[in-house]
Amino acid sequence: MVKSISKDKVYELTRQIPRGMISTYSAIAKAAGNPKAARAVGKFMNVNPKPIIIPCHRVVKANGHVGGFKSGIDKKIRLLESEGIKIINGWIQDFDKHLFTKFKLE
DNA sequence: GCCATGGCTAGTA
DNA sequence: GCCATGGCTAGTA
Repeated sequence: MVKSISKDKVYELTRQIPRGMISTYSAIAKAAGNPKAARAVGKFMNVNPKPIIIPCHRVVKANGHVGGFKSGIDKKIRLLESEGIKIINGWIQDFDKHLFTKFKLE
């Protein structure tokens, strides 16, 4: 039996990512208590109950690619660009510079 | 049995 | 671009 992660915690962590920054599915999985649960995090993003409050568009793949988005990748890219993130061919530019990892655990 | 991942490999320029 | 993995979830018994 492996430690499973809480959906609420995943949303709580995602909410901490500030405008102009991004984080990754695996970073959130790790902060939520299971570093290997990246795919589960993606699934939670897919059923995000509060798209405005919870900025799931700021969550991308660990290799710097944008990853998926419920209402279309283009929309995710536009949202990120409107927040100052540069994206070329689906790849986040200056990935390290925008990467947010300082999640607060309560 | 699915998948909004991740990481490794092959194959081109 | 492929496949192994982890964690859901729908749908049957």
